[in-house]
Amino acid sequence: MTPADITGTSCSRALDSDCGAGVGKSVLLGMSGGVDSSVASLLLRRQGWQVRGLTMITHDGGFAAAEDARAVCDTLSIPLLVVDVREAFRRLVVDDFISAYLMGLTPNPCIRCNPAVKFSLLIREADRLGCSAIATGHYAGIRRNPATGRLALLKTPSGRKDQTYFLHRLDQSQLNRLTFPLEGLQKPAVRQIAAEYGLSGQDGSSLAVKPDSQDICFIPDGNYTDFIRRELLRHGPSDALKLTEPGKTVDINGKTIGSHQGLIHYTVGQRKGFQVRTTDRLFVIGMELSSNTLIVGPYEQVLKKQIRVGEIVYSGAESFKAGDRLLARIRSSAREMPCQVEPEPDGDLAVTFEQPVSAPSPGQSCVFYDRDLIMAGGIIRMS
RNA sequence: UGGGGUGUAGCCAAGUGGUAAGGCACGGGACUUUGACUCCCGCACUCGUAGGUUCAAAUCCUGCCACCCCAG
Repeated sequence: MTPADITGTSCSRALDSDCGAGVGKSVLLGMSGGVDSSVASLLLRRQGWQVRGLTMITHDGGFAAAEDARAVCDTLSIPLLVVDVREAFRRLVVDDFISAYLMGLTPNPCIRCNPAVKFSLLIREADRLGCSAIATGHYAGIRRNPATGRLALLKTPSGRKDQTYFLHRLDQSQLNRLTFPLEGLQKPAVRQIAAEYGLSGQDGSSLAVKPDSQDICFIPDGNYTDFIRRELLRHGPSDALKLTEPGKTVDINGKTIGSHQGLIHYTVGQRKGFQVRTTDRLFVIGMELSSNTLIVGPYEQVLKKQIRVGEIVYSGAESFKAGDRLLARIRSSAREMPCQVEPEPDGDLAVTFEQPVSAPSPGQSCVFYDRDLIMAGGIIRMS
């Protein structure tokens, strides 16, 4: 679809015509106030859907974005529902985020939020409002895996913006109601649509040039370590505070070669932020919580051929059997790498990569693809 | 005030006569709905200091200063 399809003289007719996938049906669209979900609302209407918007307030700083969503909905005459989910978000996402760091993990709060808060709220409200479908402005698609009949997220072709990694924990019932209007589009095209349609935020500024969201939404200044420390102090003294305080940095042989600022500042594979007496470029290869020690080493020591992945959510696959060959992505921006999986008795997966991968970080997600479909995904365990 | 050692960027540090490596930190940018990684660009007209030797000195010589160690 080109922008011309929804703008110009044919636009108004197309927007409210009764042809398209959504004719006679209503959809509840998650709207963040950003350009993606705003353009998604346009596209849904063009498909004939009766669109309702839902904006969720996840944290104290979330009200401004809601105003932008309101502005868009006013422009397009879309009814908008704003729901305050701060309590649930704190319980299901923020608390998990903090406790993960206190276990030496590197959590990905967006991945926890999607199934537990964002999409479960969309489903709940869609049911309440009588909407048959839900939608968001993510860059992703959904397909049924012919081999199993199960629904799976469809990855965007490589080189484009693909957000399936963040959505991999959605379950079948969530995928079953979901549609992604932005599937197949690229970001520049979406911005162009916003520009041509003149979408603007609450203050009148163009959504077409609104920056992408980034960083952790509930930590606007980006300083997550300060955030964790503040939260810990709020609950009074505790042993956990030790992890926010400086300690020693050692090499793989246990020899002390410097110091660090507090273990919550680090993640496996990180190369900066610790003070060490050396001329080499060193990376975090692990940490020891009990002694507040950071372990670092040269790049080779950060390469791993085997990892263990837990908390598996199966999508396109119903299960795996030993020796299944897949492609796995161990971070949002990484390429998928060929691997073999072997289910463990406890439900975890032992994963062996064909080639060593760089710095799999415990707490981050490992998502398994078969070609372009997500088969399953889970959380990387401590090695 | 006898002996030995060391002084190179905010920190660590290579360099022993030929025109200041590298790592951390720092600043700017790209990438990015997590944390990271990665990639660009910048960062000592100068090597404690004052002289000397040399076509050429961080490198050799001398004085001075500072710090460290060992002795009394």
